[in-house]
Amino acid sequence: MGDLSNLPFPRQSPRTLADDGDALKFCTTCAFSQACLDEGMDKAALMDLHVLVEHVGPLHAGEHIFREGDPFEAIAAVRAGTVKTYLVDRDGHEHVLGFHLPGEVIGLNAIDGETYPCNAVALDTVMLCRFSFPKIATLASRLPGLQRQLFRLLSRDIGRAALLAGDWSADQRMAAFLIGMSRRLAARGFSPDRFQLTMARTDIANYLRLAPETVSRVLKRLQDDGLLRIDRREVELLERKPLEALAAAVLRD
Amino acid sequence: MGDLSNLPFPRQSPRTLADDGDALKFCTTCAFSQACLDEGMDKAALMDLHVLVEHVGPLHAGEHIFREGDPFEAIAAVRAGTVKTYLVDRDGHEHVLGFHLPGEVIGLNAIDGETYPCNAVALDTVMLCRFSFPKIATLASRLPGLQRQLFRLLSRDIGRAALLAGDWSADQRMAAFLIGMSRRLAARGFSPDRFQLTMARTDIANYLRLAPETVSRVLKRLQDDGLLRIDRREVELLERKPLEALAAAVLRD
DNA sequence: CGAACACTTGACAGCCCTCAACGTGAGTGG
DNA sequence: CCACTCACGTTGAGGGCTGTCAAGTGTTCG
Repeated sequence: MGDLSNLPFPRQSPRTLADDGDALKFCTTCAFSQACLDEGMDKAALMDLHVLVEHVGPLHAGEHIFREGDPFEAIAAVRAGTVKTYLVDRDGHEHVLGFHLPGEVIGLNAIDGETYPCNAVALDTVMLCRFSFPKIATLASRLPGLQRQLFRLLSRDIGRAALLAGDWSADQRMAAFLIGMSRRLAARGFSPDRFQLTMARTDIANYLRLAPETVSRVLKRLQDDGLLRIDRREVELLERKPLEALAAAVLRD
Repeated sequence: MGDLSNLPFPRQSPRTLADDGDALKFCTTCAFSQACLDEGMDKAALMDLHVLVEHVGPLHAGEHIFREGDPFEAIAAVRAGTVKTYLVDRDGHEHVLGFHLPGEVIGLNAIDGETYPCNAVALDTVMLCRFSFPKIATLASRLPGLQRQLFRLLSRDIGRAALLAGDWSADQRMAAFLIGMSRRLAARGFSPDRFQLTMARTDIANYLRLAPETVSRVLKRLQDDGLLRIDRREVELLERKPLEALAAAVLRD
């Protein structure tokens, strides 16, 4: 199985794509440019960010973006595909920290430390925008909008990590996972009611702190109750209301 | 019961202490100055930070520093005492996000948003150093060391929130809590083996996602096994090794 | 076509929560 | 100084949710 552990985030590699040369169309799905535009960042500022980014990919399912202990040099925005971040404890059990969709940023939890504190792996075909952290931090000193955006991204992840930390039931956690995915996909222009899961049941289980068998049982129960339809990894949400109600306590809305 | 919900973080109040006028002795227990010195921040830079800080307190046990929904304006470093941050869900159950000791910073999870996403309350007599966030962010643009420190503090909290999110046993969680407190207190010059808990059993339970009865039972079992001695809120760690072993899986060391 | 893997389904047990009652210490007012 | 009150903490009994173990089914890929 090929991985990039010897070349995590290669500075230059055959996979680093050429710049597309259009600052205005620059990574419209990227977490940075969208927010920077919102912040009123001007065209020149976007150009500064533009010359900083390195497009990496495509990476294929199973390839690692970085591994725990790799020296930290860069954060990255997912441009396409899904990235799973996870830890393996001494007993060999995997703990999934999160699934990262296009527009979301990985590596933020590595800023405090010399090395990445977790692994990141592609679940399907992944494209990334890589930002050298020292460089983007320096740029952030000149661009208040960029600095503010970085602060917000970091702050958001603190809250996100706390959400699933509560002691919710298996049904609540599963509903929160599905509704959360649905909303994030919808925000990126995909159908909120019908989508493909890119991760295995075991990954969902390790993310929700459940046994894989429990994931199967909960999904079957939700299907038998007519709330959703699931076939392999294809999900259709049939009754949003009760699912939202289950998820509401977890997602706090 | 007096609280500051109408005046969360008062800009000027009778409780705001006068500046002590000594930049070199400025808040030696504070998370900022220590790290800033480490970063090689010079005396002039420290002075800039110095004029920005507002000393707030003392606050007494039960008084709130901010409440969920209060407009976000400032972060704060704990200078003395213990602060509990928590949420209350729709069923009235309290979820404790963390206990914050001197030198630790609260309010970082509010940066992404217009309001504080949680409550913060003093567990004993608390002194704070308050920093207007817009002002410290502006200053961070001029002081790379300060910007770096803010990034690190935010990043650290992401990792911290993920630690207790795992599906650990009650014993492991309790050991991790006690060892964690011990280490943090030791880093501040207190005894690592004998200390006072400033929070109620219920608070510990809501932090560890356990029932208060379970907290009692686990503590009693650990005491019966001779690993520690606990009398009311005074703890003495008798056998560190097995406690560290229990906590190791959670704390990842 | 066969093997490996992902997923499902069932039986059972264990951990921890819930409910209830009791004990204890601090603060208060007489 | 004492009785009272109340919040906090402890202890016990019982049950439910979910993990563990096991076996079976389906799918993908070499």
